[in-house]
Amino acid sequence: MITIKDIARVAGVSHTTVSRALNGNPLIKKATRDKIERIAAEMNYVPNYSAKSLVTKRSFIIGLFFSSIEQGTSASFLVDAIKGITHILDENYNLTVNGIDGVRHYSNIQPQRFDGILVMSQSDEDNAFIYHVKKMGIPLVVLNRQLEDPSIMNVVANDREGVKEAIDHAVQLGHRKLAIIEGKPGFKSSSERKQGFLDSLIAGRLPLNPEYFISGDYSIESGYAAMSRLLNLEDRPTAVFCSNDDMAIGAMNACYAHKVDVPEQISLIGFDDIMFARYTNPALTTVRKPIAEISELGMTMLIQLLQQPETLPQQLFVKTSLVVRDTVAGG
Amino acid sequence: MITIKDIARVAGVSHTTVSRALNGNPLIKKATRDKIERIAAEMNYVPNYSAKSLVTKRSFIIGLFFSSIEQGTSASFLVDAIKGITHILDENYNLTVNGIDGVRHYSNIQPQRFDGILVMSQSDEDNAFIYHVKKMGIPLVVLNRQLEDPSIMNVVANDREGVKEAIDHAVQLGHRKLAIIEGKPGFKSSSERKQGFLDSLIAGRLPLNPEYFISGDYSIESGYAAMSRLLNLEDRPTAVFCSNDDMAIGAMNACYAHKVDVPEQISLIGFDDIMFARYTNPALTTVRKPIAEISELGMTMLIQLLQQPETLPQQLFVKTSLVVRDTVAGG
DNA sequence: AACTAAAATGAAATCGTTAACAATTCTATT
DNA sequence: AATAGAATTGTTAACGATTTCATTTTAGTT
Repeated sequence: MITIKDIARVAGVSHTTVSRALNGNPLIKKATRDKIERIAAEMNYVPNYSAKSLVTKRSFIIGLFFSSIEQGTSASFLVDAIKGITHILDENYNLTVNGIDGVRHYSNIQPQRFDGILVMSQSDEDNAFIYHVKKMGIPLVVLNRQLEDPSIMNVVANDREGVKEAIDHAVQLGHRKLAIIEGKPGFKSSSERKQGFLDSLIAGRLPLNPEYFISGDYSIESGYAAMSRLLNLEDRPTAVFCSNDDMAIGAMNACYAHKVDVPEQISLIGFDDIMFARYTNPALTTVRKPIAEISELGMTMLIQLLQQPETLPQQLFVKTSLVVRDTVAGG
Repeated sequence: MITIKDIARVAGVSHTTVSRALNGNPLIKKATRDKIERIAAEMNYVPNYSAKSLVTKRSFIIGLFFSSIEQGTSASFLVDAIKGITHILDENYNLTVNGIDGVRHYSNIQPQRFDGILVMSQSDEDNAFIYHVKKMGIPLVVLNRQLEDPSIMNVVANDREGVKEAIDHAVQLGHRKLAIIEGKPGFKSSSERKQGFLDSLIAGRLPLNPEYFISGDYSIESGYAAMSRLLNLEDRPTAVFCSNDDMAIGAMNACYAHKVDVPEQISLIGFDDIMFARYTNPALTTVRKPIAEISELGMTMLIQLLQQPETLPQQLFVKTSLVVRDTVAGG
C-alpha cells in the first residue's frame, strides 16, 4: 500500500507537502505540485479514506434511507431514487441504502458515520428516525413526503395540482360521476391527492357523492377491494381516480375479474407513473411523479448543505405531469 | 464525542483495557468488563469506525454492484437483492449500491474501501470489473450469472431445469406447437434457458420448428416485436415461452394489440416471477427465480469468505420453481 | 548587497483505535 | 511465607492522513 510518505521519499519533499499538493492547496509551487502528481500517478497512489476520515471527521458516506425495503411495492421507487442520486453524487462518496425499519440501533446513526442523509419517506412513522438524524446534527434532506416542519429541508412533488390536472382532463372528456380510491389514512400524500380531486370537482361544480369516496392503503390488494365495491354500486361512477398506480393495477385486476372493460365501461386514472403503468393492458393514464428528479434535486440540496451548513432549509416542489394513455375514454 | 480514553478515565483503567473489554477479549476479568460496559453505555459511547478501520484495515463496507442501474428493467431485481442482503448483513456493516457502468475509476475499487463485494451480474461485460476485483484481492461473490471460472464464488439459479419443468407443464396440457422468444444473444442465461426449452421438446419427441425460435434481448419492446412476428405466422404456435417476464409482458401487449386472447388463443410462459407477473391480466404463469434467496446465499458465502479467506470457491445452484397462474390453457 | 515581505516547505502533534510487549496482580503450591 | 505460573492490566507505538506553527527559500525594494 502506497502512502504519502512513500511519495514524499521519491519526490524528495516532506509528506506534508505531498498532502497539500494532492489536495489542491494553493500554497504549493506549480512545479512541485506537477512533479508530485506525476509521481503519485506513476506509483498508483490511492488515498486511505480511513485515515482521511479520522482526521477530517468526514466519512464520505451518504446514507439513503427508505421507510422500508422489506415490504411495500416501492420497487421502481428505489431504482429511480438511486438512479437520480448516483447521477449527481461524486464518485468518491459512497451511497449506502437502508430501510428505516431495519435500523435497530439508533446509535449507529451519527455524524461520524454519515456525512449526510437522504430520507425517502413514505410514512409519518419515519418521523422518529428523521428527528433522531436532525438531533444528531447530520445534514438531512427528506424526500417525497411533505413535512410540516419548516426547519427540515424537504423536496416533494406537487401532488395536489397534479391530481387536479388529471381530474380536469377526465371532466373535460365528459365525465360527471367520478370516484376516488384514497391512499393510506394519515399520510400527507393521501390527503393532498384527495384535495386535488376535490379541487377539480368543486371547480367543475360537480356533485360530491359520498359513495364515490372509498378508502384504500396504497396496496394493490386494497385497490382491488375498493374497485370491487365501486363496481357493485347500483349507480357506478364512470371514472375512478386511484391515489397511486399500484391501486390502479389492483383496480384493473378487479375490472378484469368482473369482466368490465377499461376504458369502455369505466375509466381509470393512476398516480406515480411507475414503470409498469406503460405496459398494463390497456396502458394506464396516470400522473407522473418524477422520483428521479426529486432525488437529484434532494442530493443537490444535500451537497449544498454539506458545503454550506448555514444554508436555510427550504421546501421545494417538483412539478408532476399528466401522462395520457389509454384508460380514460369520453364520459 | 466520547472516546475510549474518556471511558478509561472514568473507569480508572487504561484505554487498552477498555478497548479489550468492549471487543470481547477474553483476557479481561468479568468484573472489569461489566463495569466498563456499564460506563460505556451510560456515556453513550459509540466507536469511531474511521479509527477502527485505520488500524484494522477493515472498512465495514460491503459493495453491491449491478451491471447497471441507469438502464434496464432490473427494478424488482434490485429491491429483492437488497432485501436478501440486508436480511443477512450485520448492522454495523454498511451496504453500498452501485452500477458497474458508473464506476469510472477502478482505482476506487480496492481492499481498503470494500471488505467484500457482491456482483449482481447480468452481462458478460461485467467481466472486466469482476477480474479487477479479483486481482485486487477483495473477497468476491458473483450472483445471478453463471461464470465459467471455477476460481470465483458463484451463486446462480438452475435456469435450465426450471424452464424444462415449465415447458413440460405446457406439453402435458397438450401443447405441441411451442415457440421460444430468446434472451439477449451472448448471455449465458439465454442459452441455458433455451437449453431447458429444447430439453423438454426433445424429451417429449416434439418437432423443432425453426420458425418458432425468435430472438429477443430481454427488453419489453423486444418481447412485443417477437410476439408480433409469431402472431403473423401462418401456422401459429399454441404456446410461447418468453425467456424473461419483461418480454412476456411485451408479448402480452402484442397480443392485446392484435386482439388475440391469452390464454384462449395462445398460451404464455415467462421467467423470473417479477413482482408484476402476478398482476397482469391474465396473471402470468412463470418460473420463479428466487433473487432474494440467491442474494442471501451470496451474502452468507461472502461473510464466510471474510471470516475464512481460505474457503474454497464453489458454484452454488438455487432451485427455481414453476408458478402456475392463468396464461397457459389446454393446448 | 542588504533587508524585508511573501511564498513555499517542513516538523511535530493529532485524530481514536488496536496490538505487541512489558509489567503487575492473583492463586495455588510448597 | 515464598514463589512459580497464570491471569489481568498497562505502556507505547503504530495506522495514514491533516493541520498548526515554525522555518527556509524566493523575490522585490532600497
